[in-house]
Amino acid sequence: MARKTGSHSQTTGPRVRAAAATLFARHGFAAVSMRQIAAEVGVQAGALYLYTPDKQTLLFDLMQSHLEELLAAWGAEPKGDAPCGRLVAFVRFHIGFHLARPEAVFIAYMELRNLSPENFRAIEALRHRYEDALEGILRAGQADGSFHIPDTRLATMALIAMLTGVTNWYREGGRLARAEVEAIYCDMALKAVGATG
Amino acid sequence: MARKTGSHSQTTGPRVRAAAATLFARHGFAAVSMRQIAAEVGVQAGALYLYTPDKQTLLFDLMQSHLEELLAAWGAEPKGDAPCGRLVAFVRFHIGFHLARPEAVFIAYMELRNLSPENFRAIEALRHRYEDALEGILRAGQADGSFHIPDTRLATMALIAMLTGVTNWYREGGRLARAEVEAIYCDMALKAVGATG
DNA sequence: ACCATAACTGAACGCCTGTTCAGTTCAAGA
DNA sequence: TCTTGAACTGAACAGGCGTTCAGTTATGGT
Repeated sequence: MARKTGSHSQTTGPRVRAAAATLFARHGFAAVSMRQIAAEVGVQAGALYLYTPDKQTLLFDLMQSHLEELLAAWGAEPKGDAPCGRLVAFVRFHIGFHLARPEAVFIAYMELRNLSPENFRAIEALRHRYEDALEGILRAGQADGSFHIPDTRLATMALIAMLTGVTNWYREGGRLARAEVEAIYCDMALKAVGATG
Repeated sequence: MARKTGSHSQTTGPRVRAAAATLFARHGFAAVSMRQIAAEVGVQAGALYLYTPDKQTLLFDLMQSHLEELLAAWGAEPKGDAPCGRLVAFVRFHIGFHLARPEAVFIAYMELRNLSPENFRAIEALRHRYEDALEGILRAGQADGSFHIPDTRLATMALIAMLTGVTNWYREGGRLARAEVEAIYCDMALKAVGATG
């Protein structure tokens, strides 16, 4: 037997990525075998190699496309001029974007150590660009007096850690709706950077 | 051949745990083999089973003892009565304790999904007790008017995520000394909970 | 000096790993 | 209708996995 009826590269490729994302997020990259991914897709393990050169690249591609999507989405986000408004936009965007893709977020934060050195550098560079977006806002606010921050780099790291932490405990249908969470985190973020007004 | 000269259970046991901690933190639980741990200790793989019933328990014991140490250390920490002072004490304690044991922290936060269900519950319970310690401070401050927090549970999760994030970027001998980092985070934490004064 | 036993080895168990590849099947283009 | 090649199978590769255990050795107590 070979090739099932009605099969197409165009659907199998994405399904491989989706299955890998789900399994990597749930059990971790190292704990998931190519055969498990293949079974999830409904295919033999060998067929996966039509869609990825190897397991490592499969992981890298998931992380890279997640971070590129993140940067593109933030770039397309409408944001005002004033640092306060931009910070609020960032907080809402970050929480919304991350809560919408818990699997990708989990992988991007947990599987860094499973990347080869060169892949790691590429991912780190993308992540750094995102951090810089927030730091730019904080610096602008510091410069025009809207914020009062002892150290913009530390505040950047602190805020991102705080915001990303939401994905660790938020559950759809829980005590608070997403909009309430966003509002509360906006409040805390603004206070933390000593926003005036 | 068997039993090397000068070998003792009392030294080998801790060395197994130390080697496991280092390797788990660096490569992840699933990616580390018992043979690698044994090699690090300078022993054959079979000898590890004199010190742990299996690999899973080795992980669990590392996490459990880390969290119990954390709770005991916080219990022994001198802390004032006023919520502001207690929050400052918590921030300094948390950062100090975590920066002193980066491996254990990494494992405790990254390897939760590799625990068996019952082991997971036990670890979660310990972690919850620690979170409650912070939430108690925030609630006390909310009650006596020192803090202004929309939601104490969310603020708890936000602060812990923010503080623990330090371990992701802090490097000994970097731009800022540990005390400076602690001071800056105290400032941000107090602001974030709307501390008066 | 001797012995009991704690500490450890080395080989084996069955099973799983990522990856390759010759062979098979189906769908679409001519 | 025939042919071509994309899509996929199934078996194999060499090696690694966690764990067990009979056997060996050094040590502390007598």
